Amino acid sequence: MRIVVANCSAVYSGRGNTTLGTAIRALIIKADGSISIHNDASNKPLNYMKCASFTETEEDGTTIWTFDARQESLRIEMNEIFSDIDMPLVENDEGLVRDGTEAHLQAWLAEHPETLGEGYTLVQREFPTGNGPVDLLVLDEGGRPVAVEVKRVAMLGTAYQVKRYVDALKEVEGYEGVRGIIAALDIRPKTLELAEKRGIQTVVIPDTWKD
Amino acid sequence: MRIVVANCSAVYSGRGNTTLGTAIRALIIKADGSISIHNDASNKPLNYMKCASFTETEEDGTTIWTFDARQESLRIEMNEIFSDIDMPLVENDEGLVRDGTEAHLQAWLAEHPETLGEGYTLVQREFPTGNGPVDLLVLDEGGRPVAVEVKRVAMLGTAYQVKRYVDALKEVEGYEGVRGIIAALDIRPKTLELAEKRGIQTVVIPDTWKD
DNA sequence: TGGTGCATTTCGCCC
DNA sequence: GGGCGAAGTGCACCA
Repeated sequence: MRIVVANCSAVYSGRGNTTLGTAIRALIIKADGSISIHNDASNKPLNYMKCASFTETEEDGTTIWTFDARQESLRIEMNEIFSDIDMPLVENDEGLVRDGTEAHLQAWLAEHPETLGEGYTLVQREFPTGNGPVDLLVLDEGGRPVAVEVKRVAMLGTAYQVKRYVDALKEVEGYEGVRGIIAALDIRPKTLELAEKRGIQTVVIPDTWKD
Repeated sequence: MRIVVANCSAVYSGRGNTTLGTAIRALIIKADGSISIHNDASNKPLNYMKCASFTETEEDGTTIWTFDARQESLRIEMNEIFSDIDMPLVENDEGLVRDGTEAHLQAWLAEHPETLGEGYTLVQREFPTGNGPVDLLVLDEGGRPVAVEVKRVAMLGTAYQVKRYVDALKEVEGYEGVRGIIAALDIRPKTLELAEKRGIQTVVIPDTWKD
């Protein structure tokens, strides 16, 4: 990993187009060719590119660093370099392990369908509806089918999504009476409103779900 | 900006939960308190947090760095530090200037409504529909209203979005005959299919639009 | 401050 | 490899 602190300006052209005025910034160049330009705030780089081929040229006495990739390029005017260190990181990194994702929530609800209502039982995860798969298909206490969309945070789009699934399932023989449920850790107020108006039930999963 | 290269492991708990095994990584700590943990690949950090309050403690002879924020914390076991540099970046950064964004596309189409169809004229940008504002409201060659959703890349959700706007507008007096158009640099095949099926017109904006 | 939608989104999974 | 949806999404804008 090479870290360069320099006074520079930059122009990116590719998926979008951006320009960066002259200032002192840190450039981080990684072993896989990734380049990112950082200022002294926020975790996100100002500019970035990956798997670039690097060339250094000279124009009117100014050093130009050019990073190229398929359909993308980043051109940096290096006005003055204050620091340039190169530090190899031994690559034995197992990588990040995530927990508490939507997939975990879905798996947990599949194991605990009674969270959705007493007597509820699981039929299938990722049940095809004809309008995309719904997270869970369950049966309520009376054996009626219910389509369940699981979210960490449910917003307006979630309610429309459930409606699409329910509408598609109603066309299938034996599913005419299907209902929809949104199950989420956080359901936004406007989404609660809309869901109620559309006859979609909502279930807030307690933060203690994994205990 | 402080850059530390160290053999470390980390546990994050907050919006989600993640763990990071032991490896040599670069920690970047910025002036605003942002901390990010990087390996030698990809522009994205393995772990990150912002506006953290920092504390250093000792446990069983191991140095522990803890970054806390409201409802979030990142705990890093610092096994061995190989490098630790602190380099102030003078903050005179004007920031990133974007071009070719969706907002630019929308503005350009507002100036060139004939791109959507001969004789088309602009009524208003960000026209309220009762179901959120639609990017453009235009009139076609016959003076009939058309709701236009502008995207860089249009996917399935875009078609449903247009449908919601059109449905809402149809309820408004004088807009009963409103149609919908998706105008985008890239419209995905499945989205083209769905749009056609729902009677939504599609317009691919040429890459040369800004010329 | 919360709601809403874009992003050079990036990333991962499934077909 | 393309399509599609989630993300510890971040971020800006608006009410």
